[in-house]
Amino acid sequence: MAKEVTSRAENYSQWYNDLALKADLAEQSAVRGCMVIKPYGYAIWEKMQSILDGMFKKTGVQNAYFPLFIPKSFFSREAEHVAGFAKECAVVTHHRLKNDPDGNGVIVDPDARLEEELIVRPTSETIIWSTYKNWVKSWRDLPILCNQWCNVVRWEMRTRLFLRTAEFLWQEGHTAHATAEEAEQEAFRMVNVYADFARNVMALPVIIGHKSPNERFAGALDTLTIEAMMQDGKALQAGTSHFLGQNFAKSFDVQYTDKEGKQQYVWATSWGVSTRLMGALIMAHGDDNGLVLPPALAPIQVVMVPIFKTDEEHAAIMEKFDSLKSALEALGHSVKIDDRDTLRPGFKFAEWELKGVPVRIALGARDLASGTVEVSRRDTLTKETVALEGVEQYIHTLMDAIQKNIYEKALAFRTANIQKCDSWEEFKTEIQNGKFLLCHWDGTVETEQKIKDETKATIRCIPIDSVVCEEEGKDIYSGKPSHRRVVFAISY
RNA sequence: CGGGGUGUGGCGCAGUUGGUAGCGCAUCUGGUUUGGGACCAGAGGGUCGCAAGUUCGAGUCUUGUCACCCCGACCA
Repeated sequence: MAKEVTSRAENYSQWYNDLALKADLAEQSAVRGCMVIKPYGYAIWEKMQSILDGMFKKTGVQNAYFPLFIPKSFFSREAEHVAGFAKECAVVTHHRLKNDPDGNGVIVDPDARLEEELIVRPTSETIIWSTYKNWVKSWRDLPILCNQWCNVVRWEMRTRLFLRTAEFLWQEGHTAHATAEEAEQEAFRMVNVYADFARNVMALPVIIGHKSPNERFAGALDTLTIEAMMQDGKALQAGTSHFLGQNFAKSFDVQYTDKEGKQQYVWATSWGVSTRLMGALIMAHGDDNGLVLPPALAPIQVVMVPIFKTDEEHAAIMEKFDSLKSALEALGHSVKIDDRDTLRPGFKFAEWELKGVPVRIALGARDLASGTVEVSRRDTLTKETVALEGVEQYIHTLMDAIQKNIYEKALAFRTANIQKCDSWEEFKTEIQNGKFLLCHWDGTVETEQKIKDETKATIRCIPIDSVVCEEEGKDIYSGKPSHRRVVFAISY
């Protein structure tokens, strides 16, 4: 069992990796670039899923499922889209194995070559739009609002646990609308759902904005994003929502008959968040003692640790714990009693801290005598001795305070590391210090590219929320006129 | 795909001028412990990434090869 997490200051990347592994969220799999999500990590992902799913359904979205395999020919339909993904696709060429005639295990049966290769989906736009063609005939069939929870594969050169794995879990929503306005509204609506989820469930402050043309999704007319700041000052794109215009409708010939009897191409959006959110959770809130989970996502919100010497003490403590557990569960909290008798209390404290459990309750002989419990907060690492009588209400209130505090702490960190910048010299040093810089930009791809080449910084977004940016000025690099500031940062 | 690094019990590592493999953690057994990651005693576990070569002898030297990690380019 791990004893400590490497300090963040030394090597953030190493710190992050250690934490993800030691908190028991995931491990490297035997397959290059792929990970095993362990039960504790998956429990957090499941909570994310169920909360997001509920939010989607409130807006009329329905879940569906489309195939993992996409015929290669589908990819030739949308030129820009395919260019964006071509370099990272896994391809299925055969459908059968056979025993090696030379006795070396099994080989791919050369006779089982597929007539048309199948691509393992890197995203499902193509297969879904080829299906939507059959679903859309009339204006009465619109809008189509579908989401699927699935895995996708992108054969990345370099991988990082949760942040960039060859296979990852996500949800992808794909909608079809009669008008451009409606589709654009949908894209905005979803990015706001994501921001709501990030802020209120993940306790993660995010900036909503447009991607610059350079950073847009392959095939999109507009990409909306939520950008979060990690504790090393780098930006993480936490979710995206795309207005796809009629590109996919035209490529896959999805037309409907409007009220005047005319054929019209539909307008599309797509939007998604992935297990990268797990990485965001780790990097935004974790500390040197381990994970810090916001109560809204913690699979275990309260852990109870008994401290005893004799069987009599143990029995008395368990009685208190059992009734407190019921009381807390009645208030909607998930509770675990850590009754393992092979481990000492100190070990358990450290272990549950590593796993980020928001509240810990310890009860020993001293407390039995005085009718109290010791309540510890994971977010502040503080302890208080509280009367056992009615402690469930205290904890119920505390849980909201913890959720709020984790958000406030992350927001304070971001506020301290985001600043306006109008000098190119200052830009070059501050961007390396892990700052988000609000700068004027002339709106050209050339300038953005030059800044990226010189500093590795990219435009994370053109904000439409969280930070005020509408003002006249001059481009930080080219000096040309600009009407608003954009967010520059180095990103994951 | 370019640059750098590492491969030795489950994990983390040591191994000198070549001499037949060791430490910490973990595991198992017994006992004492239990309010912040316990201690003592004992035990099990490795053809040193793989393949050739040099040598009486290779974890160590040579060549080849494979895998993984880090930094770039690419991305949710």
